[in-house]
Amino acid sequence: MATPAPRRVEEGDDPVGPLLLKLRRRDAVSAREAQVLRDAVEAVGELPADHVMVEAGAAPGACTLLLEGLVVRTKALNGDLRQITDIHVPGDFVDLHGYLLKRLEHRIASLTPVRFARVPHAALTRITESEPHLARLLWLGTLIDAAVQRERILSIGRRTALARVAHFMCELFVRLDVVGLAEQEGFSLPITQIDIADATGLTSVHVNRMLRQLRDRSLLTFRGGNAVIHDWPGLQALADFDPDYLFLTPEPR
Amino acid sequence: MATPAPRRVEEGDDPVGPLLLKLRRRDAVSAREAQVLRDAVEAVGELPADHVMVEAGAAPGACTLLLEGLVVRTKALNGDLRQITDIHVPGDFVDLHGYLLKRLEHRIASLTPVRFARVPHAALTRITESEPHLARLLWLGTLIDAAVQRERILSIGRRTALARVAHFMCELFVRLDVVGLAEQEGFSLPITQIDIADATGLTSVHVNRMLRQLRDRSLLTFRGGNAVIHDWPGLQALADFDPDYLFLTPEPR
DNA sequence: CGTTAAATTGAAGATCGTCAACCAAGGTGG
DNA sequence: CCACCTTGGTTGACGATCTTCAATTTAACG
Repeated sequence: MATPAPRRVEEGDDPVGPLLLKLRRRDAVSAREAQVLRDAVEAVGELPADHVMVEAGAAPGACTLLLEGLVVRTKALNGDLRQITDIHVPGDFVDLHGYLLKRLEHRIASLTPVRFARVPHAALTRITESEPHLARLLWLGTLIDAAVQRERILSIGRRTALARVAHFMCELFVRLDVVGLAEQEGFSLPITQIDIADATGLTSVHVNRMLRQLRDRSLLTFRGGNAVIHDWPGLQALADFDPDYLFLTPEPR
Repeated sequence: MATPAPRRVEEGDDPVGPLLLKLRRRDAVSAREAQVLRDAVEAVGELPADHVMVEAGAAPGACTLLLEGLVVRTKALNGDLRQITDIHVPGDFVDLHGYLLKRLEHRIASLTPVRFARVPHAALTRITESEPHLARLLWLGTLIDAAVQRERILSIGRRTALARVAHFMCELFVRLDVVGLAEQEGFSLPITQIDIADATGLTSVHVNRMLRQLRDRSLLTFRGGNAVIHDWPGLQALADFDPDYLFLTPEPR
């Protein structure tokens, strides 16, 4: 299927809005720095769900800043076994790694319909050279990605299936909340149980049973792409969820 | 137990030797850059096996460059369940992440007796400001750490126990070989089966059985802290091991 | 409506964990 | 030098968790 041509960023919507929300939960970002980020965005594009955005092994010349929807990084075993290594929410740089790695060793794909911005590597180089504080903030983002990966390793390696699914939900709740995409009672999560299985290292059949247990225990209901949290402390306790590894400062400024 | 006082780096042994071996498998490093690295090293220390080097939550003021021995980063669940998220070989910066993250969300511990160098964060800042190419190489190292973590997520999430243990051995063989610590026939790996279990998300009992299978299949023998490779292509095939994710260029220069 | 992907449930089986016992090696103190 | 202790390795028996297979239901969509 053909990739829709990216269109110029139209006025009226700020492509770096979610990114700023996230960055400001880590450090102050000046108005000038925000403008530098805005200027770095070259084009905005859209893609339907389940589309490959960057193939494994490719060497893209620009980075992808996710604006709307969910994007995953995946690796495959043999061909049919898929593992989601990272899941990205709006405001995340999906492939900033690719800037220095040159070549990506994993696939990047849309999980839902997505809207995204392209930031050319040349623009990143300019930021590196003239905006050291901003550059550090962007790199910090990749280090936090790695911290999230470590928590995922712990989850898949040592948590029970039930706690694993619960932890997945806890993490997404907090991360979506940072960019204003969660309510007190829950959040929209338009993905399939197969996707959850690929992220947690389980089968979709078992994910289904674990979700039923979470529902039966009155902790969380996931249905029709919506997660409703019934008992947030209980869910956190079951999952052994501690948001420390997300490196969020208490309040925006 | 008291931590031995770090001693000044004595002449005659080059604390950045292994690091240079690794960096030069990724990009050229000039003699001047090598000297800048040497100058950044403040002190060399030693520690016995199974010692905590940086406690989770701590904010160290210097980074640790591993010179000899093996170091792990670990996270714990409840208290008794341990998961190794990363294993480091000589030449690795163990906690470069801590430079920007400020606080580490995981524990760093020695797996064997280790010798290491301390590089103060202030020295890293100087490198960032005056040696952009070298700085990029160091950051590239943290990005490759993340790539290794992703492969670990795939391993624990989707590989069978046997393939998982085999893959662990393949990775260490290649990584130790980069810094000259492997022979054609095998390598020294003075760790316990419990350690392997904590790295692969298994129990030590099951690791024992998987190691026996690898031996029975004439692929690899692990005994007394030594790994002997009997059939490298066969081991790679069983593990579905592809060293692409280590981002090594074919030959040093 | 008919078609397809996803969700759901049951039954059966495999993998891996738990429990328990025993062995081997190395260090310690008498 | 040798009992003793501790840690790790090894093996067997058993059981739990999770997967596989299969069938059915539900929902979305042209």
